[in-house]
Amino acid sequence: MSGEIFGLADCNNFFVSCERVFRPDLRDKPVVVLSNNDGCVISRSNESKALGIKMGEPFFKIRDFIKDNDVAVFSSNYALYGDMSRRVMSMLSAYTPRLDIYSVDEAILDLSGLGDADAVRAHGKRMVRDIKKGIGIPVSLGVAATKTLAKMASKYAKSYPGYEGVCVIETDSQREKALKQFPVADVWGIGRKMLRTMEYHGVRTAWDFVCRSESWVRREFNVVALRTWRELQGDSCIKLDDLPYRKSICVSRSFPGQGITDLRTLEEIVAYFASECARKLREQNTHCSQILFFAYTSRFRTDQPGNIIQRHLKLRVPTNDTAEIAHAVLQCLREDFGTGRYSYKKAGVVVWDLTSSSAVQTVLFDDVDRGKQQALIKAVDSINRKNGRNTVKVATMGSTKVFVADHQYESPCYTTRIEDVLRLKV
DNA sequence: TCTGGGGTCCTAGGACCC
DNA sequence: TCTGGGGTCCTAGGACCC
Repeated sequence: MSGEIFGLADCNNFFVSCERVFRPDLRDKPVVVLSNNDGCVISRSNESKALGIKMGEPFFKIRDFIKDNDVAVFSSNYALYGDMSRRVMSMLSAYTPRLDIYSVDEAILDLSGLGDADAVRAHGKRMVRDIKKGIGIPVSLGVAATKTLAKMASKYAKSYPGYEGVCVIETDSQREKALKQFPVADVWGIGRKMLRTMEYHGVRTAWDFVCRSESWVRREFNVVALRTWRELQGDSCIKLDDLPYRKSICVSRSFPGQGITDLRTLEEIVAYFASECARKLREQNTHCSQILFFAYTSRFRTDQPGNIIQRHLKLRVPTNDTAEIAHAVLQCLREDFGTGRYSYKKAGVVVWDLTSSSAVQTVLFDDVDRGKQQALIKAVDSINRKNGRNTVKVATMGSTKVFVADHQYESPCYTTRIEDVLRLKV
């Protein structure tokens, strides 16, 4: 194969697969993983998919169905998934000179220059086998001349066991055959809205889509769709951002039950959001120049007074200081909280407009001693690294765990907490 | 009773300027 | 009251992704 070749590696049913690594008894059984607060289904094993359980389905609606069908249920355990993801990515990076991590369970590999399709396939199969053996996570690899085609190939790799986890699209006739069998709804970049227009025009498969003219795509959609259309033709035009850091960081939660009506409680939570944002900023060596704070009442309750708090803050000097960000958002919260007649179901803090910490523009008349502030941050971070997160924290966060989310079905942190490491019986 | 969390990119429209 | 044309920049919201 010549020219640029992309591999898209995708972990199968990632969260479920992570749980199964430590619960081999659940192999071949229906399993689901729930979102925060056990709200809805966010990962399903093949058996659960076969039972008809939908992605994003609210848990309370299918509780009985799950019991009747003996489906194993897990609350989400992000410490476990994050750690497993790092392991997979680290192994993937051994099979390519360039790895772009696209999401927690997906990455794009540069597989150019490996030789003919057979050689690429052999390389991929070795990789899939090694990861399964070394970590226990099943991975599918799609290979093609564009990222969108590679993504499609990875879905074929996943659905046909005969491929042994690897599907390579090389020739035009292979591409045509693959496109003809592929529902346009499953194409990377085509969502609900675009699908409606596609259906209206009788476009059902990816092949129907590529057969339309460029001007038709432009007219009916936009430049994003045009790029997807080109990619499906084999013309690579989607660039992935290779910034070494994220452009925005968001920490938010929905609250279980009736929500939160008490200012003091919400203050503690918001202080926690702010400190997480600041910690993540420092982790990737960035400062933020803008902050967004929001809090909403339930959008499903029409019988109660609703409120939406949304405040934007622009900073004169970029920061990644916990106390500074916390102070700013807490002030917004106190001003806009209302009188306690609202019950807030969701809140969050977003920081964006990020710059590298090494290039922070200061102002001449600053009311903060930035040198002292950085020294304090450094000291706090080093204590927390040694003694665990939030050993030192802002006082507003309080001393107790401020909100206990519903996590009825949480699995142990097998890989990140020493008490949870599996013991072998001998 | 109970409905996730964290991202990116694009675009239309307003504000402002000449 | 009527009332140009063109450019830039910013932002909110939409659409998409996992």
